[in-house]
Amino acid sequence: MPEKNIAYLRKTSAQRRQDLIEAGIRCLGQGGMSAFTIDNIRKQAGVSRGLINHHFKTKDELLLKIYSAMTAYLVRDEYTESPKQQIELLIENSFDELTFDKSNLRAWLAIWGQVATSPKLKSLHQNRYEIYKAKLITAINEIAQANKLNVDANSMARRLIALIDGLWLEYCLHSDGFSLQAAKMDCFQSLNSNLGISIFSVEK
Amino acid sequence: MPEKNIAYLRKTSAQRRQDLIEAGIRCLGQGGMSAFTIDNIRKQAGVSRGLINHHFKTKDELLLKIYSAMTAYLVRDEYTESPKQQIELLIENSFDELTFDKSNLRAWLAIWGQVATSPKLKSLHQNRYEIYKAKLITAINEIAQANKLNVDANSMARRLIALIDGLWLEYCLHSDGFSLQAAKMDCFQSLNSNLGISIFSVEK
DNA sequence: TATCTTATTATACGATCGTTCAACAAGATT
DNA sequence: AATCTTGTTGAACGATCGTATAATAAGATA
Repeated sequence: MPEKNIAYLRKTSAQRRQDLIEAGIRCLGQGGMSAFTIDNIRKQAGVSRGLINHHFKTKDELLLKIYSAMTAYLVRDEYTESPKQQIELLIENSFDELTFDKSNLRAWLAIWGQVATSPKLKSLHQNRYEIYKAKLITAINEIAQANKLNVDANSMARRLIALIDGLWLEYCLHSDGFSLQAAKMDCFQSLNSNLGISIFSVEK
Repeated sequence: MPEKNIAYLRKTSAQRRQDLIEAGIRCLGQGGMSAFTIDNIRKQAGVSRGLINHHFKTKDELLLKIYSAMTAYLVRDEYTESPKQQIELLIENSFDELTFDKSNLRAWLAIWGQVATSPKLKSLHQNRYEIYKAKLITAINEIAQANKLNVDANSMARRLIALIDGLWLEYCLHSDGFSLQAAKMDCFQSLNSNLGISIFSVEK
């Protein structure tokens, strides 16, 4: 029974949920999954202990919403004319300043660790991954067809995704001698050599 | 004060430490860092609660020893004649059956998450990574020199490591349509195209 | 103004966390 | 045999975990 209460800022449910999601991402970025604690998140968000369970039934539900928000940002759709531009945009998004950021990548890493463990998160991840990969395969096939090339689009997509995630991981874990621009060029160069033609420009 | 004790199996310190390290890896592989619990590990190893802290001052120390064991296995040295064979061996090791195994990769993923967080683990990781990368750069340079090629060995090493780790990650998180052999070929093919010559055989 | 909904707080609870410690047993040394 | 070292146990401790809940305040509705 609180004897006296100080006036508090009241937000709409949607706003507060957004706050908590962002606070959660910040926690994951700072200390990984072991810092993803009700108490940590509530401090980051500047709210009381019980509020998190009021807006999210359970901590796992918050984590799911966090993952949704992160993937949604990564594959945010924009208008594109050609398959080539679609792929370029996908790579640009993967290495923009907000994404290719140590704290953000640590958050991704922490979540991947949970994906490998939690069934609910895993199925959500599978779903997002398949959409992401399918989009890539379609674009690759269109490029191949237009240039009369015979390529294994599925393998190419797998390689590109692996390269992107691997570069993320490497930057996240040591980041020395690493430029955002170089990482992008690595991807384009890999695509070019897999296609057999220099369709993506690799300017320095 | 235990009223009555049953006879127990007594091992040498070295043997028991090895047991605990393996039990810890199994825990990490099953449930990630959140399953890396004194109670879980002790059950996996079939020993009592207090024994872990007897052999390892703290849980973090055990984790460091686990990481050491894992990296030692990965870059276990064997006799090699040529730089080409060194690289081939490194890739073979990265994708042998014990390494390219879901449970093992989950353990790696869990540890990477901690590397990004814990300073002690991070410095150990940096150290191992630099040795690993330097060895790769040397081999690449030797190959380039022998074939009179002009390549950026540092970037090539970064790309190869990223590709390996990315393939690990992808296999760990979804593993469908993924063959161990295909992953290796991805690496060799990437090396060939980066070098500009088909020195590594990419047989199907 | 009275009523109703709900965002928010603070506390409490049971479970589990990592670590400490006294007791004890196994095996080697004397 | 007696002593000593050390591998091993099980209980206990304080801290922290996620969640539930009663009280309250804010704002909308009547």
